[in-house]
Amino acid sequence: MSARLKLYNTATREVADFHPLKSGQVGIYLCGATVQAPPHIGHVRSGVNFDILRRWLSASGYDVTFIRNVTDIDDKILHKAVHEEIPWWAVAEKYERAFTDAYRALNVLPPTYEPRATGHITQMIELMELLIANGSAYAPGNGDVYLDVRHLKSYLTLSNQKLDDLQSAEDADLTYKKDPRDFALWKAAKPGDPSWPTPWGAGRPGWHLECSAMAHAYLGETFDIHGGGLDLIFPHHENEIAQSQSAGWGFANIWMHNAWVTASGEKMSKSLGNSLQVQEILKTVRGIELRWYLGSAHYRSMTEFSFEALEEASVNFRRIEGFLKRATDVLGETPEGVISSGFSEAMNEDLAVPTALAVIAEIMRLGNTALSAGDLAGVRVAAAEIRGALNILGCDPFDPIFATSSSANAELLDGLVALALEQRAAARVRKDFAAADAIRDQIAALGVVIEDTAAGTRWSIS
RNA sequence: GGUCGGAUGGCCGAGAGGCGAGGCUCAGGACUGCAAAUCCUGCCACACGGGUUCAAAUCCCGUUCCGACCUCCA
Repeated sequence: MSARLKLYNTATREVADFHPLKSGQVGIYLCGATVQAPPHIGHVRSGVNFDILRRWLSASGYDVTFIRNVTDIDDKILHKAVHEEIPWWAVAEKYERAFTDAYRALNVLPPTYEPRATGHITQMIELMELLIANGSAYAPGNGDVYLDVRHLKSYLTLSNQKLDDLQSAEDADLTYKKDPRDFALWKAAKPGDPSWPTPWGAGRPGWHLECSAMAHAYLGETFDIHGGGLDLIFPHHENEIAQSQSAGWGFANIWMHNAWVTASGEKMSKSLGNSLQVQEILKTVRGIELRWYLGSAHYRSMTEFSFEALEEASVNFRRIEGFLKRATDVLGETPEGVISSGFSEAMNEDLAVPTALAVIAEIMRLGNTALSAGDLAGVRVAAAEIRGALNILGCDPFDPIFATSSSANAELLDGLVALALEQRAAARVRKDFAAADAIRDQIAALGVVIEDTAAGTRWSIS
């Protein structure tokens, strides 16, 4: 089934059949976080979108090597260190943990490897040596190392811009740069800044170098997919391409970019003050619900965040979850997930999750009908297909990562609710509906919702 | 100035020449002691103006509005 996957490639601006470099294997490099602030939902949308890609590739039979980096040294981290009066590495560690926590809360699988920029200085120096040796980069003697953007003819092909159309930075200092658009591979150390020794003096990495060095280290000169947010196309990805291709590497075959989460129509950013931190949102919905919401729009579509839309998505998800739980009760077990043909077709079409959700809705309708008809075989098929779909979307409610309570008090709770339900059942038998309803209202006030079904009374915690 | 997106029903959100995606909300019905859950029915949308076509949300021309990037960005 893997042969039919189609993906959109930002470089060619079209959807095309996916052909891995090596049969049965896929190498993906995803630009992860620059750990200088807590993650907002835009950051984790990227994580969720590419996690779905990864899960789908795996389910399609590929052996996936998924590299997601951590950029743990950059200007903002250093600024923050000064501002917060703690070492830069403590800033990086603190926010890296915040990202890890957010990813875990949303069931984003840990990458195959998560390299940090500062752990790859050696590879960066080797790359710079190569680039200087072949004339595509230069060290003007001030401790900086720049890439000569005019040296690579294909510069800016990803963003389809012309070098001369770029508005050049007003503060470009041409004392050392040959061209104002030449960018720093390496920055000379300033007093108080962390630095590493190099043949050109002590300094620290520029922003783009780490991704070229790390992608090369773990995925080789040419690999299948490079991903990131839309806003990384320029300059970050263009500069990665410039560095890597100047080194003679093929670099990424396919470029995939996720769109933003917007707020009031605008891209989320800290400068606008409209960013919504993951930890804040998780006070209003469960991680699985936030993931469902973030994953439900197509990855290339902007999604406008609102608490109303989030709540709507949660309601939708709880219906699906409710079906799976009822099916599990009736079947006595949760069927293993299977991939339905409709779901597979949708996902193969450049990860058409919205279409896949329509498929899930249809399966659920059939499943619910089977449930009322007592058609256990039908229930089993529907539950298995839904579970298979939810697994790919990372929203399987039976995934242990989403397990809520430790079962220490579960038995006690079971017993107490059973006691209340027995009382209510007795009241209903003697047609004392006032008493029965009073019991229902009382436990509802405590958060226990009950449903009378043909098979008896079910309860769940709201 | 250059480059790139977007505007779809009360709301969210797909689609990309015909055969009404789907979800949420709402209204009605079935079921039910009543709820809840579920199922059924209903609510015929594509920014605006032209054009092409037997047929346009979809293609073409023009217009309006919104957003992104142009060296901090997921």
